Amino acid sequence: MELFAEDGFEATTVAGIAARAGVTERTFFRHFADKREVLFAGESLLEKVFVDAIANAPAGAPPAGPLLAALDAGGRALQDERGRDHARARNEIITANEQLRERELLKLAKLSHAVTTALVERGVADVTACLAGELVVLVFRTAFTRWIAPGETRDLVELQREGFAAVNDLARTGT
Amino acid sequence: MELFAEDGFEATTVAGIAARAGVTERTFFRHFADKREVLFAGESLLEKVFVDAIANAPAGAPPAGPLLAALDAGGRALQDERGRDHARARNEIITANEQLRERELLKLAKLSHAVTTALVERGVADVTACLAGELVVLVFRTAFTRWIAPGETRDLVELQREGFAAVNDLARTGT
DNA sequence: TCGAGTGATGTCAGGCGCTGACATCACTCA
DNA sequence: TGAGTGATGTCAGCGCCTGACATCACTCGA
Repeated sequence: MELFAEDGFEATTVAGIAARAGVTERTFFRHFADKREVLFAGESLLEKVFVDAIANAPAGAPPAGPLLAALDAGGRALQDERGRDHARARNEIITANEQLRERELLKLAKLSHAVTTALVERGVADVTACLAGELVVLVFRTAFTRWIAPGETRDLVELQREGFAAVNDLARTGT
Repeated sequence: MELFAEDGFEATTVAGIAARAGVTERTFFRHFADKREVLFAGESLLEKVFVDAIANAPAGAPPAGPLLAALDAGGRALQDERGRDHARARNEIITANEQLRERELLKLAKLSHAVTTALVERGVADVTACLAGELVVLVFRTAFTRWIAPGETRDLVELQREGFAAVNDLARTGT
């Protein structure tokens, strides 16, 4: 991330990253599938947090219960893992490069799909689960954007709950 | 597309594509930014159709008017341009390869963004325009998937209208 | 204690994607 | 007719990524 921030993503070579890390270029590719994955390495862990939260949510709760549980768990994990400043720096790198934005979209789509699958395994109907998967990621993404906005001090989890409630209101009024 | 269908996307080289087309590899890269773009070349035209339809939609109509106009125009363009069988073949290639799925997500995100911008230029509020942009692409994507399903014979435009109506109902009942 | 097995790393060669720089050629138009 | 323009070819080269093999540290059971 130091190198990306200095020279930009495209201008920094894998050889450069490997040298900075004190390993060989070949070793780099044994840890990361490709150059972009360096910035998305933790993503599968986040996915696991979402999925586990859904699987472990109490059974009798309202249908939105697992969704909120997943968002809370995921938001907290993201917040505790590296903190807001790290997220800001990472985000700046990603938004500055189209290849990275592309990869981020793929990761979010996978997250959505994972949530959907986890819901289906709880017995939620396919269509509902699919919509809920999209919804969870939408709320997550929106809250994340607000969370890393300059000057923002509120909790990510708090912002997620607010976003989720706003979507609920929207759907209820039905405009 | 012949080569991709035969050997898969990764196994076919740009040199091979260029040779089949009777040009040099260098010439290929003057027409397409990268190897994946061969399959997404018409995408910017489709985007233009959506945007133009929104810009030219009648002024006094209900707020959903421009959205339906964009979907109708886009759906019709896609349908007339190459036809359903071509769409099916193309889709099969794309879904079989992660790099291509990734690129498709980027193109859809750009389409959504273009729709949002077009709506903002008509005076629609930012948040509303953003949601509408996501909505249009959601309906488009869903209808497209149904359109190319095996055995499906209905019009793409028809499927889009049905999907749009379904979303409207969902929002109205507010479950 | 030793030797086999295992996993992480280094080394090397090489294919493929992609680009810059320059040359060529057909075509247009004053 | 000759200058300008745009598309293509040619060539060299960088950077990404992979397969194959060697090395080394570490573990664990005989």
